[in-house]
Amino acid sequence: MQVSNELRDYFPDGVFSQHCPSRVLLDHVMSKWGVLVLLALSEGEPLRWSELRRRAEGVSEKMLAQTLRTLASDDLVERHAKPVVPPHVEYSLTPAGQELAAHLVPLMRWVAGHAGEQRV
Amino acid sequence: MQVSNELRDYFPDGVFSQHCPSRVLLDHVMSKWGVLVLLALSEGEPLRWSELRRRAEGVSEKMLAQTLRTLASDDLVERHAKPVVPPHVEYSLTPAGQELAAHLVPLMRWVAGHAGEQRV
DNA sequence: CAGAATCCTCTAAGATACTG
DNA sequence: CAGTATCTTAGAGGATTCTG
Repeated sequence: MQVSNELRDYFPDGVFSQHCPSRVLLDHVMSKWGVLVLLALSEGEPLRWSELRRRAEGVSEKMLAQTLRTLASDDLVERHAKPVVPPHVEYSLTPAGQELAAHLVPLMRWVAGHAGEQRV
Repeated sequence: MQVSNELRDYFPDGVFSQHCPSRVLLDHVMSKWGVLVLLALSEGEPLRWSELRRRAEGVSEKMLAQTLRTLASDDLVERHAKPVVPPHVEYSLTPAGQELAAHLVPLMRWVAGHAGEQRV
């Protein structure tokens, strides 16, 4: 394979080093609900809070709120609140989020394709 | 972007559904130490236990052991124990693990490249 | 509808010590 | 060297209630 050294080259400090800032972003992106939210939004159309709750099946309100806040502060997700009543809020990917999702989707497809094929 | 529907097509049951087996594999792969171990091994050469501990900086013995067991049972990582004393054990990626790593590396490179650019 | 606030539980994960 | 065993705790995460 020998894909790497590129990795080390790209990030001199080392993604492996304990206090590398990438660890934080990595944890956000790779978190259980973070992945699912990014994936759900990767389809292009903005989604509403309630739609996201249904898509990421099993997520609690608390975790969805937390996940969205985190991803928003990472500039991966954008929040658009229409000033109507009842409230109408939509979430979508930022350009950065779209870049990330472009990597996430094939990965997820691979994972989905291989899930259940081995003893878990 | 509109990358998806492919996702749904590929996995009819939906990767988003709560008890989809992909959730389990996803959690293993996306776990903090899982990613780092897979990444470390993606460089091609097998690594020894102690080398992995150094590479995945901050990992505890317990978590490394657990991570390796999990990844091995998912058929992503292989363990080769040479019957010598003192023990000499090497870990490497399986073919499946290499496929996965091929997706993980560009993702990680993106993450590394974007870490620290926004308020965290 | 889209959350915020609160409480509570459980387990992921770290620290430590021991061993084949 | 390459782990396992045990103990402990922070905090991730769930359930419920409340509100602009």
